[in-house]
Amino acid sequence: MILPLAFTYKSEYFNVRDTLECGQIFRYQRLDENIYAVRSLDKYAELVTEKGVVKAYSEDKEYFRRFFDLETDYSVKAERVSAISPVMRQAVAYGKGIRILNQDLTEMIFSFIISANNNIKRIQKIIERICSELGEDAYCGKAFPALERLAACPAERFADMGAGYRDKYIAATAQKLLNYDLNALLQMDSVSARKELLTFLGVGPKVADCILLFGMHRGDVFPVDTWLKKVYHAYFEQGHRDSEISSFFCNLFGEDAGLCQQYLFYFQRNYGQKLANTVQ
DNA sequence: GGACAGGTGCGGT
DNA sequence: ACCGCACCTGTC
Repeated sequence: MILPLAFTYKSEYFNVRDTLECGQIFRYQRLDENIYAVRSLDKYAELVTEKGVVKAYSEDKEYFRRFFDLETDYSVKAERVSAISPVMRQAVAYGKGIRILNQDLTEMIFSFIISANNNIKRIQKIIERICSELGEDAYCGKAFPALERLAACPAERFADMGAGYRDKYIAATAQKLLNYDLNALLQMDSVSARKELLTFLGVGPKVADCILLFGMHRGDVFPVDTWLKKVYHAYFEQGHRDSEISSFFCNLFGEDAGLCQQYLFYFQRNYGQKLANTVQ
């Protein structure tokens, strides 16, 4: 079966690699230098970048148009953010093609519970196993499992799938969500929704912010992990405790906070490393 | 072998 | 409210 062309889009503000590798999504593969495969729920897309244009192939055109946030003009945001400070200009220049994805809320809740105290490679492996063992058949693989399937699965099996001590968090949160109104959560402002998310087992401040940003498309939050702590201490005004860094950046960046976090994360994780290595 | 990376829960104050 | 430790797995 051949996938139909879903859309084309100029690659200047849609760099597939930047967008997929900046830490917001785990279910993607690089098939070739310029070809990526992406999964979300039971949906599948392949993206090819050639001559300054991204071509997306998928059966789910409308889903992926929204998924990749095509209605938003990132040139405007990138310009606005660049003007804030020299560091921001450099970070935006480095990851100019980053876009914030519109991902599924339930998939994000479990993905980021798994992400806690964990590295990207292992997170991908765990999520892959959960999909392959509990997910329904989907195009070219398996879907992310329905909540009911996750809730019916004993905690120990998540440990067998590589989740380690997070097995209990996954199981407990799946139970909780069985009788939970996620639509009500979507109606709340970010501060209230964050408080609510913090009551889920396995969801702390960082994971809550990731769920808000990637699963609820709330731009006014700023997830702080070890990379962003490094960024804060290296480039920004000092004097805040670690627990205050997120609100410091939220105040600084306002509605662009989440996007700024992605630019800075990607910049620090890649370019920051290279800088450190070449200086020696 | 042993250190380290990576956020959260929990028990202590 | 804040602090320090345990937690699981992979990698160097």
